[in-house]
Amino acid sequence: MAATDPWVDLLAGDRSLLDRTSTAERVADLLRQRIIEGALPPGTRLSEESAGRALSVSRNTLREAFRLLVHERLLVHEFHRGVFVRVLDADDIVDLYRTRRVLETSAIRHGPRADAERIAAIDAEVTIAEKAAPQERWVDVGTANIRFHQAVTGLLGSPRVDDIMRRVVAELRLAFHVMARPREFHEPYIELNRGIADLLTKGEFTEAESRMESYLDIAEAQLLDAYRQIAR
Amino acid sequence: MAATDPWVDLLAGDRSLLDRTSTAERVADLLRQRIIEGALPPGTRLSEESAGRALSVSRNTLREAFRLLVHERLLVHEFHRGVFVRVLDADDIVDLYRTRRVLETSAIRHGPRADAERIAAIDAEVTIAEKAAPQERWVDVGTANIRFHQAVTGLLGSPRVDDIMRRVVAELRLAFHVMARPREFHEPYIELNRGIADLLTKGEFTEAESRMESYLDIAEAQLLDAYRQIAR
DNA sequence: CTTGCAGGATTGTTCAACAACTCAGTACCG
DNA sequence: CGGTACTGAGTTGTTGAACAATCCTGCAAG
Repeated sequence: MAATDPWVDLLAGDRSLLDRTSTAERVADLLRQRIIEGALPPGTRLSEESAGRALSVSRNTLREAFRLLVHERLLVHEFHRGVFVRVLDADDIVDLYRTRRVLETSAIRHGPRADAERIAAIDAEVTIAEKAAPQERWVDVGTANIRFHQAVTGLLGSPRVDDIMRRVVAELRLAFHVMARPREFHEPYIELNRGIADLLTKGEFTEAESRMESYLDIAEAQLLDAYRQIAR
Repeated sequence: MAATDPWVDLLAGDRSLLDRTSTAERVADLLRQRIIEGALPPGTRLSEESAGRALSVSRNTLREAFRLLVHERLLVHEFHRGVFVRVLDADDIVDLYRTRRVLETSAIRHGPRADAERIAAIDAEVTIAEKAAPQERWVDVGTANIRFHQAVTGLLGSPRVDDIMRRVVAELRLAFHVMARPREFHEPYIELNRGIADLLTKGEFTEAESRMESYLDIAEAQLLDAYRQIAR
């Protein structure tokens, strides 16, 4: 038998599918989902006992899940007080956009060396948003918008950057919930995304980069504005 | 009493000092330390029972600590098999340097808007390395070198980027252990760092950026080379 | 040389207990 | 009335034990 039969690599790829995950991880996945979709709004206290009883898992298992989400900054852990869904302040927004600028402009700058299909993936997300908008499916528009930006950082082809971006985006979703009007928050960006996607397709990376910069400036300002409204 | 007495902010800064940390976190800190200093070499299996007995903590607490380090990629967790100190492969090295390029060149590009003291902090780390080298304190040289790069990304003034960089660096330390000769691995970079630091001080950010690019190319190549030696 | 099957060892998860701590309410005191 | 100290209930922090599920090793059979 040869050391490298063709089917070996094939099966190795399926490895992750069969990797069973621990209860703690599934609990964390579930909580993460609930948090980013807003079912557990920022500030919510998650008591070990009630959450454990609700999900039918032991306190120990739940605590493992909490640790995971605390590490992702979706929860905050206060010693002897419990865990709470994170409440972002204005400084967090500023820092998240700072981080996005680093990741997304670096990715565009790397564009010339990126695979063509990665650029196509960016375009595809804009198209999804463009189709969802006329049907007023603003949640889908928002999701496509986020995936657009993840596709941009995907240009780098770096698993670690993808992971970092995933977390940044999850954290930002905590802030998006303050936006009361989904249409006003999502619709204007479709056009901006279309512009950036077209520029990337045409290979005009420098212009795409400066467009992305202004995109981020605008989005950050709008979000901070909404924050100030609330704090008032 | 005014809402913003001067001492309030002062004490708020000391908050973290008095924040007691959980046993799990302290265990994680300790293990992290041992891992990055090489006392627990990559591939080592950490059994829950022996580790728990050695540290006098319960299995549950230990598992919480393991979760943290798995999340930081310093440990890998194989279901029903246990946790192991991560073994980096060549792809990991490539991706880590890809990530560093993103972070460090972005930081330098942001240099013109950075505080002067942050640039001074970069210079200071080079100076430390320059003093340690003649005394053959290669461990200290290596540490200063790493802190030099952290100071570079510190130009961005972003807590999240700092955090990301901390993890990237910790992960890279796993790879550094394959370098048998500390002198050959650390000494040549002092001069490169000095060059970059001087350029930053003089405000020549464009040149500093391209120097950083080549620094990273060289370091990556040297590390990959050492890896191939081992794999052979 | 491969396959199948114990047996032992380790991890996954739960449960119960107690210590340590927070918080709200209350009594006390000036 | 305002502030302080204290008490008790409730929650979290941590441990230890228990059992199920799984992996690994070694051996026997084909």
